[in-house]
Amino acid sequence: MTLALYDTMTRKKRDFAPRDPSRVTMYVCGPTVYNFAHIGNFRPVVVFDVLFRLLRHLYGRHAVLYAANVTDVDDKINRKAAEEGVPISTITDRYLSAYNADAAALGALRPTFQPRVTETMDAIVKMIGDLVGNGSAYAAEGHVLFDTQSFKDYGKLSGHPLEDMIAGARVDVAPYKRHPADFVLWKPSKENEPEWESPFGPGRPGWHIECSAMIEEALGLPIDIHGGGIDLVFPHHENELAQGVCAGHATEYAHAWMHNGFLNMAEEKMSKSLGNVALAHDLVEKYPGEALRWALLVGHYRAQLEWTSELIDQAKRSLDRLYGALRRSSGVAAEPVDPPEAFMTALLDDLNTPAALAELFAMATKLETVAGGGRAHAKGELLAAANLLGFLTADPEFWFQGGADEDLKAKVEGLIAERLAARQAKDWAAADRIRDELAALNVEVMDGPTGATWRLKEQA
RNA sequence: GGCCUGAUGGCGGAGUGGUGACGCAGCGGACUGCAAAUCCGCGCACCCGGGUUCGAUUCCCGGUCAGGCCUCCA
Repeated sequence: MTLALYDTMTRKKRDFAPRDPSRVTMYVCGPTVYNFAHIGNFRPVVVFDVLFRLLRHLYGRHAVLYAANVTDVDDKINRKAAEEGVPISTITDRYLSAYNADAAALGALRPTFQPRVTETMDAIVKMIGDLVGNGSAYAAEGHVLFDTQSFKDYGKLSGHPLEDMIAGARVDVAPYKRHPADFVLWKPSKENEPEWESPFGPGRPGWHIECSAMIEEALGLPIDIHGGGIDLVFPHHENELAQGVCAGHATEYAHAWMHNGFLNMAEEKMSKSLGNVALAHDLVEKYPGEALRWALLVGHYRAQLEWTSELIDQAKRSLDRLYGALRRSSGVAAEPVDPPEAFMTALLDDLNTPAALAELFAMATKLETVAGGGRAHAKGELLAAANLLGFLTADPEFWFQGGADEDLKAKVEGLIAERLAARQAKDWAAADRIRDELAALNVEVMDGPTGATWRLKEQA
């Protein structure tokens, strides 16, 4: 079984073969930390976290190097810092820690590296210098611009040839550009904004050059996989690629380009007046992070995803089913086994998470129905597969009862004991009355052969 | 205007040139004091029009609709 990944550059699925299986490299464009990120920003985080986990499974835990950058130099950051009258680092530190906490709540592992622009400035300046030195970039009016005409393959990744660019140009072109598609590598900072020294004058880097420099510094060129949202294909990744190759440090930039589809805020559109912006930071307070993760993976990563509360509810019910199977087999010790082949086949086919998730249900049903010794194996398979995707990592009791505080738990246990006595006395009226009381507490009881279990019906 | 995706049952969502994944919801049955959970079973799809084919939801062409990118949003 080999991993096949869809490559944006060639527009087809290709078998994945890292240049060095003992050093597999992937880079994903991360956030600009000027505010809390909305849930759409976390789609690539979760999608590429699945890929990261899969690669670690295939090549070994320490063989995979995953870098996800942080853009901490940006106009929006500057504006926010000015509003609050604080240094930009106050803003960027605040939102970066929130971002990392939210990513963790969604079950994402920390990338191996999380480079920041402010910490990569030397490499950025050097790369720009190399581009100017070999004629791929030029200085004009305090700016340094990349000369897109110097790269013959410009436009190949996105399918936007340079000629079309001119016809389609709707934006006013800065007069100092040689070609409308030329983009900024370095520009002067505005009054009162942070600036860095460089041979081209004081200023700050353009957006695209940051990623190229961070990749080179964190991972080295070329890398095996470059990922990000599909909206970044043009111009961001096109420009990254052009710089990365023209800087002359490597002949190839990234071996495979992967892009996740857009997440659409369906409900927000319908009720914009409510001002509901689905910030991940708020969602993780309201829903289990695992349910949000499931919702993000329930569709294929390249497809668009309509984000609705119904989607989250369905995700939670799906996890209820799987955690239920685990709960009913709590006395069974899971055998240490590999995930089943059908599950791996789905995942290896360009991260077909919907099909992989479907396999999880087959494993759950097997766990529920198989007799005797087979249960340990079935449980092992379910856990191995689910854990590979970052699911079923919680204790089942916590999943069902985690939202209850100690007082409620004690109260519920008391009522259940009372109800057990009533049931043993065949006092069905009393038993049903107690069940109603529990229901009023948002608690659902389930009688089983060895006693009753309970769960919170809705997450608090 | 240019480029690019997609259109599957009540909902979400895979996949396939020929016996209709999977989950939720629904229906029937088992189990249960009754439920819930679980198990067994059932029903309900492949945007429209052409073409290729013995046969198309699946391939090709056209259309319609939806969405994305072309403006430093993942």
